[in-house]
Amino acid sequence: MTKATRPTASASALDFPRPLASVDIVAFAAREERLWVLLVRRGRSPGEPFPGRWALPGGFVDVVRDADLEACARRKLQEKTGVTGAYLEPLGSWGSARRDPRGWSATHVYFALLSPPIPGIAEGGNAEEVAWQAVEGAAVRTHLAFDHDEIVTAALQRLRGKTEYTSLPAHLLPSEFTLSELQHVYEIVLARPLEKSAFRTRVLAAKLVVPLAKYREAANRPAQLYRLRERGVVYFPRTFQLPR
Amino acid sequence: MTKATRPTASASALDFPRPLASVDIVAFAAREERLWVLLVRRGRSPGEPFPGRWALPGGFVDVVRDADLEACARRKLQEKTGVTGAYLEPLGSWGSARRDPRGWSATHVYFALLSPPIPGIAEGGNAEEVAWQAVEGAAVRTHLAFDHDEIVTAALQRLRGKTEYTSLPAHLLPSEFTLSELQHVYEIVLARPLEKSAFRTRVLAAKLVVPLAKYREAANRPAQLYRLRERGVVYFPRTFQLPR
DNA sequence: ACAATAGTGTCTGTGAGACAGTATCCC
DNA sequence: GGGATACTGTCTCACAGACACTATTGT
Repeated sequence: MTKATRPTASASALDFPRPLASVDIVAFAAREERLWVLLVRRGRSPGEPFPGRWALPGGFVDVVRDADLEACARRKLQEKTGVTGAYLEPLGSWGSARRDPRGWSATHVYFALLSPPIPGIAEGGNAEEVAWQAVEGAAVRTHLAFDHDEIVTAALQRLRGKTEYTSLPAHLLPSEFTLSELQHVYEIVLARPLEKSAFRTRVLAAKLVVPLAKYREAANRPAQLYRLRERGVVYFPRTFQLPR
Repeated sequence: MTKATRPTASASALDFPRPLASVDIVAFAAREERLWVLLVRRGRSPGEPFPGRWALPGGFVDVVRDADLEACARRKLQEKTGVTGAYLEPLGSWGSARRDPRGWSATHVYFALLSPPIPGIAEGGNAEEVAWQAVEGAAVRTHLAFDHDEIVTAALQRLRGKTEYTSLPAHLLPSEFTLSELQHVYEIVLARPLEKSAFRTRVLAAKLVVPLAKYREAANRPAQLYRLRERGVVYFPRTFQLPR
């Protein structure tokens, strides 16, 4: 951010209308062979736009409580789900004069991946309705409030895009997982089967994971458990190699 | 954006402090074997933070004049450079209580690629100083105002990252160019040489460009002229192919 | 032994890197 | 012909896809 556009930069140069500033979150979870998005039903109080409609969790930036945008996103997510340690990454911002009937508004959207245990659909006694909705194709079945349909589509596109060449979907799993489980979430996100041998080679070659001294026991051969080697996201090698 | 956090959603639920909202632009150009970033020197009027320091071009959102964030970015860019048709893409947002001494502020940052002819360094008669500064490594030599150093670094990372697998840098060229010229801007952006044969195969295989019925004439064999096939950005093929 | 899933080996095809060779212009 | 740059051909190597094979558990 920079200087005022006003020609006279007086001491009260900041005295002009400001857009509404909010943060919204597209939170994903993988369960039962599907991808789910967290939604919140909007209140019906007078003055509320889109009453009773489903929308992304989020809300206005609180200049007192929120130190920065990410803190604001974490606070909103915690208020809706109780989740605290989720993987969070900025997705982008949507701002225009018309997206909110209450006035010029800009929202900073974050992208969250939740790992099991995933907070249940029927949340506690508070009046607010929170629900997971299954992803179908490039969106969610319900038509959402504001421009949230468009935002969900963008988030899905980002998630699927990065799934092709990063370790992103690993954050949909608990911290310890087998390679089969990892492959499985990749398949859920991409909605297509992957080849086992190629997947394993790739993941191990990229040093995405480190083996633990543990195995997942079942009624078959035990599977090696792994955890992510890096906290964040690891990229698979790409093109344009350095000439030797 | 969604509902107010206030428990009582009265008719004046919007009556609480809002952060400052601005748009900044990281505008790149390629010239003389180098990448350049557009900078603006900050004013010295009382109340202005970082007086006399270099910063990214940008400014507050004008809720009357700007229809949306991108329109705001285009307006700012046009005011500083006169350029109108640049390639523009959202980079991200930076917002916190401390990044601007004037208060809680959030900026929406856009990423611009300018093609020749590039507006000169010594711009018209207005008092504002505008300059192109060469990229060195992962940043610019000058220490910028606000958190703009960090933003420039993020923009460079994005530009270089996408250069590895998209047609992005083509927007640093005029609409008609030869493959050698295209390779050259890739090399400027990545700051490393690329192999000619591999580059050409890749670009042509991805159907990134279409040949024109024209040639660039010089004191040697004329070179085929091309233009981009798509208006936006084309992706080179990546990994995890569909099983047949 | 059998079911079930974990994990490996091998073949093949694709495409990038390397590099030399050929093509076509101006002078 | 010489200089310069455009463009192509060929070899090699890395790696993903395909698919079958082996490994190791519980029942």
